[in-house]
Amino acid sequence: MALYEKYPVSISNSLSGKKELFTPVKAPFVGLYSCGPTVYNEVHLGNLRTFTSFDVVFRYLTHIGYKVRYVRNITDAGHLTNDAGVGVDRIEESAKLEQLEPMEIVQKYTTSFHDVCRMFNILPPSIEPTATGHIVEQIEMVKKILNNGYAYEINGSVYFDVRKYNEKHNYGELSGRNIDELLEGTRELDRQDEKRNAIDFAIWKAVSPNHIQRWTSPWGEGIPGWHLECSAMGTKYLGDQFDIHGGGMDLKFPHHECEIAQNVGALGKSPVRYWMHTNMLTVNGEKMSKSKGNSFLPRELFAGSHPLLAKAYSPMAVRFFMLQSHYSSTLDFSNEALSAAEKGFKKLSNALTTVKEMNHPFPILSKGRSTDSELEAELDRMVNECYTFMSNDFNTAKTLAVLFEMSAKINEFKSKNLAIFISEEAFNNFKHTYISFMEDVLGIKDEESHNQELMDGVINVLIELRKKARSDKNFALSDKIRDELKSLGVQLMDGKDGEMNYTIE
RNA sequence: GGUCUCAUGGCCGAGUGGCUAGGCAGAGCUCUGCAAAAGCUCCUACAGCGGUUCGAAUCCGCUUGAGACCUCCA
Repeated sequence: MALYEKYPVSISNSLSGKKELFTPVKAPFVGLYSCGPTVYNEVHLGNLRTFTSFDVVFRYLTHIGYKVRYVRNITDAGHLTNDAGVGVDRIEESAKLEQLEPMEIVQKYTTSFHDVCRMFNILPPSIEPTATGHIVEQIEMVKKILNNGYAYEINGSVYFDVRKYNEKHNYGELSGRNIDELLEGTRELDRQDEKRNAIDFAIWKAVSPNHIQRWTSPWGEGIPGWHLECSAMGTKYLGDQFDIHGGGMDLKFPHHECEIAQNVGALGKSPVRYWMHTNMLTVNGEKMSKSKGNSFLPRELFAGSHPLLAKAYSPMAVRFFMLQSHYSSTLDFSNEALSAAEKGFKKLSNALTTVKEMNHPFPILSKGRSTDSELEAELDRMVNECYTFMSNDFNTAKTLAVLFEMSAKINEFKSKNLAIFISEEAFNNFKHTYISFMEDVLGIKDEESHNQELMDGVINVLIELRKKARSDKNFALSDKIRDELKSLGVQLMDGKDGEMNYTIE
């Protein structure tokens, strides 16, 4: 029996507003799509929270036996800041600002995005398609929507006719909006617009002759509408209807709403069965966003070089910090919270190192001790909880709570010199669950330290000297060695048997 | 203005009607030459006011406060 059958997954579906049992269209295959970045500048920490959340979804579904195809796009083309056509193209704007070709901007920030993902241990998706690589597919989709009568062409642009669409379908089903209210609530009606209704959105947009990024289409030269790429690429790689589509809450409307309309308009089918939306990272209770000036970049975080940051934080501490809350809740950033997370992360990380070196204590068992069935049951309970909590809408917070319990057990086993009376199977199951949930599912890895071997060697020399000093009862010297290493960030720890370990901050 | 969320112990945070989540900080103890690490113990909260229920942090109503979306946004 596959793990996903033993621990069935449930997901909070934004479409229904309820938590639902997850049943893929075609198990064991799962199609997962999440909206990636627009590569016109660097991603900030808030963006990263969403990518981390879906990274864990991808990791967990894979871990329990699903064959997941994870598609996360790169938006590298025509992305106007609004649908009316009076906005600016972000990439074009950056290109002018930095005096680079649009594709240079795209390359630069795609590379930077990948670097950041690597640092945060965010796995590459199965497919990472770009908008510019799928212009043909997007044009085809526009044609279909036009043929089905849900769009109209005017001055070389094509707009989705929301009112027409809503006659037969339900525009607003995802975000809970009412089309009449949307029509009424539209602001700035005074501006002359070529759209029939203010809520219509561009699926193809004619551009002025001085616009650098442009493609030829049946309607003239232009760029695809910004909601269109996800529809086209999701359909291409995952099919007319796939399992999970995710993104930040702020994409729910209009982006995802429009995506549904486009798919239904073109193919007559709602594209996604389970919509997942991650909540925002906040700073002092307010959404982190560039326009508010309260956002910071990953590299500023690692360097501690931002007014909001009291010090530098490591990528894994930040990843752990994010996983301590549920993806659907807002998470408030603060230095206090992050410092606390740093320590918690270290605790789990230490236990991970410890358990990797631990092996089942056969000698004790072979002396005829019977197994401790109570302890075995407790370990088994923890193993089970890791799965049930993750299967319950990817509750990383509860899973971490169990991992802390497990780490306490690991330390206990160590301090008792492995004098635990459990079967080899029970121990290995426990050990492997801890390791795999830490590393494979939550993606928490040991921090890499540079020149590890050299450090090891140098510190070991000092450890030998200190051992000698201690055996000579020269505590003044032994303390001096320890204290001075400590001031450099190296903590020595004496074991019972005279052995010494160390950790580096 | 419309739509919708959220309010939990010193701090961060989980919680989907009944059984003290967890982390950080703090206090005490054990181990240790002294530390560190680790273990054990203590710290039992759910914005306010009503209601439903044998029982509510959890459901309903009102009040107060915070936020999100309605423009680009993860």
